[in-house]
Amino acid sequence: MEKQERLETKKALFDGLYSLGREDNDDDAVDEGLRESQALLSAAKRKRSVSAPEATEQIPGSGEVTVTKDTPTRTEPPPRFDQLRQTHSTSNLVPPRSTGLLPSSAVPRASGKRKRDNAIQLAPKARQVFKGLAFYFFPNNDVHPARRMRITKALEYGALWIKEWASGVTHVIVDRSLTYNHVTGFLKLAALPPDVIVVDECYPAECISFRMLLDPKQTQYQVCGYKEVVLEQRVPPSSTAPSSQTSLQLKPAGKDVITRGPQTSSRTEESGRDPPSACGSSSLCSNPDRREETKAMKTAAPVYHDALNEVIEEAGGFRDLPLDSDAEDESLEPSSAESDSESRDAAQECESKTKKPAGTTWQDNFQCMQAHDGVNKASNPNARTVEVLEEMGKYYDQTAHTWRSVAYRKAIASLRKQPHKITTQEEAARLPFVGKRLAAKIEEIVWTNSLRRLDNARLEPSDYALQTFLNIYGVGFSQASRWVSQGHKTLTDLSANAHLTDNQKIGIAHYADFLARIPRAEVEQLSAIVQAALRNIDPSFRAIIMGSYRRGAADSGDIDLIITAPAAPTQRIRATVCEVLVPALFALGFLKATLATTSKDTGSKWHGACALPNSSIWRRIDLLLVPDTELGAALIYFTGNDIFNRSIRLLASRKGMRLNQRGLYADVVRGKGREKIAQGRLVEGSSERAIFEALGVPWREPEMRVC
DNA sequence: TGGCAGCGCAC
DNA sequence: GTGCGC
DNA sequence: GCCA
Repeated sequence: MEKQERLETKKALFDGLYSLGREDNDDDAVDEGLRESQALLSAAKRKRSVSAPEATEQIPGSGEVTVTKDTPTRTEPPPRFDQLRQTHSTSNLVPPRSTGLLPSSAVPRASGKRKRDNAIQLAPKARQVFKGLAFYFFPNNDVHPARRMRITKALEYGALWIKEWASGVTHVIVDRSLTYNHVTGFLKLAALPPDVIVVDECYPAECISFRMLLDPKQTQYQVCGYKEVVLEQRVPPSSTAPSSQTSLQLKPAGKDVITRGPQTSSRTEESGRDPPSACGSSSLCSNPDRREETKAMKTAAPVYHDALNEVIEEAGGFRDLPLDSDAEDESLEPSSAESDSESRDAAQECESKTKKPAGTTWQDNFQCMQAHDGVNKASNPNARTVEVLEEMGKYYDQTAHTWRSVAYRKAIASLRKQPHKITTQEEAARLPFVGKRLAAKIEEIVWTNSLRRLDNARLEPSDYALQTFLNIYGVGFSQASRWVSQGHKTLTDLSANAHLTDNQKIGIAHYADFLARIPRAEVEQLSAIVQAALRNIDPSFRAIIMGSYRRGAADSGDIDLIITAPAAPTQRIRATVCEVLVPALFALGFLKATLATTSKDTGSKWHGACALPNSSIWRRIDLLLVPDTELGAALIYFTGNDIFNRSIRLLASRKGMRLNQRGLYADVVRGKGREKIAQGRLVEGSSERAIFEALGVPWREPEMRVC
């Protein structure tokens, strides 16, 4: 079944090569554009005291400091921002095109010692979707890392950041945790001018991702309380001084406003789409207290504190570690997070690291311990990020950076579980298995919708041959690179000139077949054939479909079948399978080739290829011979997924036990390193559930083992 | 800085 | 023993 | 790649 993952990997890379290359082929232009427009704006650091007032920043009116001073009142209409520009341009807005120094407060602060955002790098002109627009953020400061990022990106993509309320503002970007009323209340306005577009915090990122101005009216960008007020306000004309005189149609002048629809083009749409759950949808505002909602989720998310973990704590008696730190810290959210990104930056970095395990016990950090909702696929706010990271991981998988690839997969698993879209390094780095480097990549992906490095890597021509070869069954990195260095370039080339093992010959002959996915229905058909043959031979035998099929996948890379029979020793199962079943299936024409088969009396597998009666497509099929005493362990092993298995085995190992496809063993003696000295005694092998229990892992259905 | 699971088959 | 797949 |  792991085979499936590998094939998935191989396949995705294979056909990803071209489609993605095509899609992003303007990247060179981008690079140039970047170079051209290197208007580097240095950002001076603001001084702050540790107990800075912005700790109370989030609710304006209840302590907000930075922007209040000159808040215009209704009687005194605000100046137009272009006037401002002339008069005291340095104090109110941020002209991203300026090449000079900006006022210290004008540019998002550099976060600590990190070298990156010390400067704002303008995006290439073609991508400046916000050019000519004037953004007023709410709250209108860059204290919160996520908001700081939004502001920085908005500037990079052409927007002006209006620091103090003025009439030229085109867009008000409101934090998700706040409502329209907060804005009007803070600005002391009855309503915002009708030509000002009010959107929630997700809007800018999406526009950048899609490289166009999206329709701000879409529900996912609605700010709580906005729509209602506006409608209401249109009818009774009256008051609101500012709006009447500021009717500058500064609207998205001449820009296409596009409603994002499913009909648009390719993969970017499908995958890049933010499900409503990510930002909007709650904009119906049925819940007046969105703030609480957000807060609660924030608390829950990075901590991975779920019901399952509670159970483990109680059952396992590992309560010695109090849940202190995270409870405290997180409950102060978001204020604590906003309080001091500067002075405490260094400290925070360490802290966030040490904090990461987030209470509970050491074992809770194993992926196999963590809940998974099973229905995570498309409806994940981080779907696009995950997709890109997967590509990266796959790339590394083939480049001999095995462990890096593993690290990617762990991080991806982590990211998948987030209920919110992760948009900044800081947020990302807080997740388990996401370190600094991956965090930076995540941030880049979110804002650019891809990873430059990946695009570059793909275009390496020498890679193409390597990747082609790696997709051959029986060929790994070692052989593939040897062939590449010998100058081989194509499969034909190999067939003619390279020395190939038997399996590799089959792998080449059925290159495309083995890369193709097998629809779930076909997995069932293929299995049915085996099962029927088995019934003819011995009705007591069973064939259980394993792998991603058992996890509920819609398609699989290969077919894994456990062959078992009550009270039958491996010996007998092997005899039946190898001497009767397999020959019978060959005779049927169902089986096509043998790739690996048990030789000694210890063996327990048969690997080969098969095909449906009227199909020419060969499928990889594995028969796993399992006595019922080992069935539980085998079920776990062959159900996976990969990460789940690694994780649960590692957990066993840390508990002084050992889990393999045969069973769970205790009292394993290990020498230096983790060298195994004594086998240990069998704790459990026949029951899947019993093994979970023995390890203190809450039961999870196969579909829930997608880490 | 080393560990990251561990096994069986093909060569 | 190494490479490869699971 | 991340983590201890």
